Amino acid sequence: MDRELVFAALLRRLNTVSGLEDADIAALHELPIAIRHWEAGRAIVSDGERPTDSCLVIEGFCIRSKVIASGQRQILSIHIPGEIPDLQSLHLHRMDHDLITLTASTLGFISHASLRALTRAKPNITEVLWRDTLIDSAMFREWIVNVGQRPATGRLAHIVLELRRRLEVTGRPAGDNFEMPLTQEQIGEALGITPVHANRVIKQLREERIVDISRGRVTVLDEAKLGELAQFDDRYLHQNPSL
Amino acid sequence: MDRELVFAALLRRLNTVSGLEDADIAALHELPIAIRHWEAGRAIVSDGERPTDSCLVIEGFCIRSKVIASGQRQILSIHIPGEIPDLQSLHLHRMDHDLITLTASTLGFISHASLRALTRAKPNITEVLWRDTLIDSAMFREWIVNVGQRPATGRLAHIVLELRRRLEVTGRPAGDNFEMPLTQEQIGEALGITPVHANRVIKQLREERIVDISRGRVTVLDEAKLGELAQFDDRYLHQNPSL
DNA sequence: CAGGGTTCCCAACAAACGTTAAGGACGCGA
DNA sequence: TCGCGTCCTTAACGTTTGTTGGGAACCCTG
Repeated sequence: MDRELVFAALLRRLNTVSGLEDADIAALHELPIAIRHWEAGRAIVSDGERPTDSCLVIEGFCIRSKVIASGQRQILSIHIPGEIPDLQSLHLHRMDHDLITLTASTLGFISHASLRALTRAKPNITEVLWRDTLIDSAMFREWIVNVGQRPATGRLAHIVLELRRRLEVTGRPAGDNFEMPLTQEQIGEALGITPVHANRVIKQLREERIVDISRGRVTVLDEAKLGELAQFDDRYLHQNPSL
Repeated sequence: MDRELVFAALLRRLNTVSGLEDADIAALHELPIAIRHWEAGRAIVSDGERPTDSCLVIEGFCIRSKVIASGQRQILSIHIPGEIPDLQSLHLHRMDHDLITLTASTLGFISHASLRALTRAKPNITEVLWRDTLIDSAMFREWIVNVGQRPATGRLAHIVLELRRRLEVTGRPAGDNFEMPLTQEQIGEALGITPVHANRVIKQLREERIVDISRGRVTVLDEAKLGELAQFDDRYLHQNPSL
């Protein structure tokens, strides 16, 4: 894995979050990043742990989730290359949820020590990273709305469109057909429904020729109907730093 | 309203978030805060706006919420004195949700300009404020779990216990009887259910003598059963900065 | 204290979603 | 290629939640 490619992915993401000066980019470039490979379905950090690093997703998909006492799991977010899903652990020392790979992944670990040193030295970088965690927060807000207010079909449509929108910005082609490597059980955990009902909803959207979700891929069949179902408005993603 | 009291409330909250040095406290003390009174049920900032200040809740209750195209509203969080509900607008310039008073409130407005100057000068304060927004994020995660995984009775129980736990830390007595000034319609909007169903659930918990919620107040009747219903674990609130 | 608005309360019925159970498709390794 | 495990699929039935519509209690103001 070429270190420059890793750096480019990080930079593209952070530049999406906000503008950076040359000196800041140079400083980011000096960050030590330990690259490691992870199998699918393995915990990167678990609830209750005190991680010493935050991790950049270089390749693959990850999710964050919480398990409640009764054993049920809620998926909180889906993460794609270029994102730093557990940046929050820099200042929230004990994990309150799990971070897990969905597919085999390449991860870049950045120590909290080096991140802290960098943010102490470079206020611009602090603001960019802070802003990144605030966007994370905005996505959680929308996820609450999704689970709380939309019917199951709308929830699924919304998650599909959010993922596509975010994939687009990373420079990956995400047209009518793209990767969403969740099993139906995991889709249920993301939407707050049972796997049986997830299957019903997927089946319905397939039969109505709105969207086809199978074998970890999404095929959009009817853009207009999908948009209507999802009521998707990407403002909450704050993808344009200048506004 | 005594300026020192306002400052004390802010400090208690931030000290709960993390430790501060004397120089930092002195710098915070210099922050200009414009105190204003707000009626109940009025927007402080609305979705789409670009606020120039963040606001400290001094007295009263506020909520954050989002309205979707179909007109339904989802309440995202409840805020109590000492908190800064829209700190995120410091770096997320356009609001993606509403901030509204629940009761008549006293608010302290702090300009983004002065906050930015302060965070540029004092890395400790930056970290404390950043951490505050990260706790906000952690609470959203738990809210997702609440709405996504728990049955309606459990959701209500959880919100009640969360609010009580947070009130306790502000130094307010919040024993078996405390204020929760939400109408049943608003409780429904917080839990992702209809007002009719909210009424059913409240009635059920009252009849089972677990908790009585009426006229904006909560009376805990059976601590043990309430705790079992809510499965409340306050770790996600990150109330102890040292861990 | 009269009136009007808001909030609360409830019943009957409809729709969405959960539970249980079971069979089939698919992919992977022996 | 067979066997095994995971994932998908479906049906029947039960429970939770939504909808509609209405009436009672409460509160504020005139």
